[in-house]
Amino acid sequence: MRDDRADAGKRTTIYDIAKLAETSASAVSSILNGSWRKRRISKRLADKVIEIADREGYAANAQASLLRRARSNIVGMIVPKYDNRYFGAIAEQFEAIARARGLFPVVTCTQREPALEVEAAKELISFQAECLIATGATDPDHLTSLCRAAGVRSINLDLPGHDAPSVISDNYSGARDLTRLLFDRCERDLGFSGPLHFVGGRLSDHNTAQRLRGFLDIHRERGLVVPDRHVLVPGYSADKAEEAMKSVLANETMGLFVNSTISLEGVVRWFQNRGEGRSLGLRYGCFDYDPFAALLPGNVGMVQQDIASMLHAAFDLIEAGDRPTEPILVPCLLRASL
Amino acid sequence: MRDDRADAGKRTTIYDIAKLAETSASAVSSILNGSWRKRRISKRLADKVIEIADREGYAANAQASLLRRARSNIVGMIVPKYDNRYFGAIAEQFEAIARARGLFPVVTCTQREPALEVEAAKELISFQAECLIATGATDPDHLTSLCRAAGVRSINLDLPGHDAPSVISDNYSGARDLTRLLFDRCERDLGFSGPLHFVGGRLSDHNTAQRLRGFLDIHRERGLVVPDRHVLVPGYSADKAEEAMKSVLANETMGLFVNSTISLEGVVRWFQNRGEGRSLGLRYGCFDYDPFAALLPGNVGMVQQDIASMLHAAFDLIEAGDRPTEPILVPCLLRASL
DNA sequence: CATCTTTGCTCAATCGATGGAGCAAGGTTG
DNA sequence: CAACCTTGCTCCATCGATTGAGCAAAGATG
Repeated sequence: MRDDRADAGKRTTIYDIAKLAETSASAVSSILNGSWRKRRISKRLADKVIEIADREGYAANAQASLLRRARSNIVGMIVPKYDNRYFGAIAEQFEAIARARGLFPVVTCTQREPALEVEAAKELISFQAECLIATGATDPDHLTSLCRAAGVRSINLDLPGHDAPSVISDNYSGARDLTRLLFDRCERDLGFSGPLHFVGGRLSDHNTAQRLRGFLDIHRERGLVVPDRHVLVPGYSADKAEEAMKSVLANETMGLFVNSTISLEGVVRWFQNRGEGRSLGLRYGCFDYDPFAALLPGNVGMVQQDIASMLHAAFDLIEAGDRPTEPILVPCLLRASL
Repeated sequence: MRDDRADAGKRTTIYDIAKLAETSASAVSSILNGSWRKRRISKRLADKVIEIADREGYAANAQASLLRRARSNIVGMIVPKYDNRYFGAIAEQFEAIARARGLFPVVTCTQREPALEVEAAKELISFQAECLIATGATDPDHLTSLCRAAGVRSINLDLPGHDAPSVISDNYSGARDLTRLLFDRCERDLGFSGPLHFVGGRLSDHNTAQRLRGFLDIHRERGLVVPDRHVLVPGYSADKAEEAMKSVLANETMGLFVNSTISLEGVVRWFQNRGEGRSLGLRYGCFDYDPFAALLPGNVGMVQQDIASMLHAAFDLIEAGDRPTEPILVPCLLRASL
């Protein structure tokens, strides 16, 4: 007879179980959601109902339950991509932390498309998310305003917004550290100490701007001027980075500050195609971590963002309520190669 | 006054909008869900209601809507990890394809923990998912039986189950291709043609078994016997692979068939720590693709699974209805290095 | 002008779970 | 044994959107 249900496409409800257990739907409901002690239901009835529910493969209808309840415990997250170690790790840890805090995580990926971002945010609001964490959004303030209109809390992760609390990496300090390391290794390995190159990202992007500022400040401290042609910021994509690198002199000895592993894919393709042997006249570092990229020849080190700390800070903000705060800065870890 | 709502934590409903537009809730509902033409609502009223809904930042309550509707259009996916290019790409493309087919994707990540897998499956069933696609699950048949009890369709991706339709990579052929390439490159670059090593995965895992079978068959075709100590299958994790490699002779010339990029991380750590200079007395290939790993020295090639085809096959299965079928085999692409 | 059709809307039941209010039976107290 | 408490339930309104049924007014038809 369970087959009949399946055929009819109907799922077992508390009413079905109530009938089978010869009791009321409200007793079943309270037994199955754990509130039966408060409601003075006997253990005998509880055991019976649980046994029947198990046997029937009962699964509560979350829609009905959430409709009635005050809180949904749903927290939404918007990420641009998954197929990248950084965002993959963010999504994964977001889910783990949310579950550990008794919340229900829903992550969605928006391909850096503004229209998809907006659509995804609306969907999450429709699903009664209590909070939306956005990372890598193209227009965070738009998402914030959508959330605000619906009374949904919102938080920006690793990108600063004006209207919602933000948690961001300390891009400036991380960039200074990486730039210093690059100078060090170019000197040590190549005897080179001229101005470095900066590749990837776009200037309108806050993170890129801060990283470039750190990069330039270290040059200034060393009395070096960075020529304009050393700053290549055509966007993040691998293809654009590869294309941009073609403007660089073919066999120049140099040091590259690569802004994100996505751009690094393009850069690595470019120098592999230069057909150099093992004698790489080139050192590079990258703001972003990938375990395989870290082992590539010529890589002097990578800046790893502290994802766990950023997420915990974000969840703390959720719990604290959202009085507007200054962006929270989280330090990065520089992982230098040998 | 919208602030009052927000303060009260109440979201705008069709009843609020009906009051503002001086019409009924059912008119508002049909206007906002697009069925107003069928219900002969005038364009004048529709425009007015849409304008008000926009102004009030209305977002339909998906819970209420789904509770009433017959179909949810939700498709769920369970992946073990996101922080890995393979599963990241699966999750990302799953979302894209689902949206393109007018479905609502919900992905969740279960850390290869059986208990979390079961919990996640129950949650997705509660959310009225119409279908669940599981990949990398530790116990796919258990998930299938949960789904069956709830009348939810289920499909196994890249792992074969007994009770639900499966779509899997052609692991055997892919493994044969990769083994052949390894022999070729070991001969060409190292003058080595002895039996290769197989590293990573576990024998109880279907994919590992198929890949090992392909690996062994190519050896057999060449009249080579693979010593037992050449088959290292301690699980997938990087740490276990690294540990297992320590049993291998320190400076042996060899060729490694690495089963997944996760294991490859351990293998690469191992041989980097051997402190070899550029003169790598070692060639390896990997069943799984990662763009940075593909560029590491010593890597002769990677087998890339055809994620898009696998997902399309899975969605076609969903639409076809789930008469039990033979597992669908999807060929892999061998990406050889130079 | 009586009848029928079309237009444009409203009413009310419904989806499944929840929880406050209330009720009957049995036990306790003075 | 009357008044009260405790135990163990049930009843029913409710959450917000959907949709079949139905109704009034305007227009068309003979």
